[in-house]
Amino acid sequence: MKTKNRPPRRRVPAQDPEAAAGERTPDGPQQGSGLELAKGLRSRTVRAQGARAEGGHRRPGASGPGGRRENSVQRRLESNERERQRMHKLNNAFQALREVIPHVRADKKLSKIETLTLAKNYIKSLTSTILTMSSGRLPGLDGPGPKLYQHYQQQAAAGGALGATEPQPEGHLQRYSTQIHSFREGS
DNA sequence: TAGGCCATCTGGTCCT
DNA sequence: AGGACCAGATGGCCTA
Repeated sequence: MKTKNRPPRRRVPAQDPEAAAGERTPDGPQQGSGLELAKGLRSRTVRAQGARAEGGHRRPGASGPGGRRENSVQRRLESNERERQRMHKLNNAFQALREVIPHVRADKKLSKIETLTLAKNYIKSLTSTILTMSSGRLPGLDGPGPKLYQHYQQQAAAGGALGATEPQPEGHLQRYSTQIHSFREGS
């Protein structure tokens, strides 16, 4: 995996949505390309693209009275800003997650996919640790052990987070440990 | 230079 | 109706 330790980039937001859209193909993004089929698009995406194709090339506000056009441009700019804010919040959440996941070589920033994958396996390893520690309790005594174990069994039976096809609990810690090294040491 | 990662724009859909 | 959510497209930056 490549290293990523660059400062956050800030792209200049397009001032004119019309101009920004002008570089795109008039019919919208990659209609019916093989790439889309290969990716297995959701029905929602297929509907969206169909609508774009049927609707022709005109985008809302592209014609008509100037006031309406300006309105639509203004709404687009506001929408863009909201989307930016939403993505910033999402990135903040990613950063918060990075900060609570132990990983080697902390000078390198984890990518989003690395963060999610490590987080998933970290949770699994913690779960297995808790289960291991609680399994020493005598059955029938009060405490988290039996309930935790029952919960684990239910999850496994339902094919949940710790599904039946997953390794045994003690395997999660080993896998997590292996993974944090493989992520950071050149795989 | 290719490939990975990312930010941003965009328009359709969902939700309140 | 308006905002949130989502995913495709695009282009920039960086590293190997």
